Amino acid sequence: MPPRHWLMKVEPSAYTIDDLERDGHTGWEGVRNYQARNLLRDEIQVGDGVLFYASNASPSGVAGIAEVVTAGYPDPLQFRKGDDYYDAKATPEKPIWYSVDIAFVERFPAVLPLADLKANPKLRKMMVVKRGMRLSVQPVTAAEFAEVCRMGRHATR
DNA sequence: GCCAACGTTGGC
DNA sequence: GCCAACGTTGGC
Repeated sequence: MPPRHWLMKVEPSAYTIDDLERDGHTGWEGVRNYQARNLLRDEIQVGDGVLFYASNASPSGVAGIAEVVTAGYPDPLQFRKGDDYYDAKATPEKPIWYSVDIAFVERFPAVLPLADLKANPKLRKMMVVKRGMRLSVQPVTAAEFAEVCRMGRHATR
């Protein structure tokens, strides 16, 4: 399977591309949506490209690039009693939620705003530009990934 | 802060 | 299994 491409959302209050640049890599934890879980568990592979998307931001948009460095594994937070992401129904034998690890690749000179993605006809089919699209892990085509990288490298504040 | 869109919960 | 109520997401 050739590397695929994904867009992953996170709010800047939780984690930023600067945090990822500092940390080098991080566990993508706390995803609590079944559709996104299925992608993390079943589809996402080492070497896949990631568009790092800042949501609920000003502006919201793609902040940089990351790369998947582990396949899906059980999200440790589901077992951590008291944690916001604790899930009493999950057990180590039957985990419910999954994570992957991602590594920093590149930080765009500025956030590439969602509005710019929407304005690019080549990106008309991207999930993230569609109204009401809340999925926090989304598949992205190779062509879309390349186009967003190209735009992001020219992003200016 | 508003509110539309969506996902989940729970009564029946 | 339906679906209304509720909670969350997330752009603006």
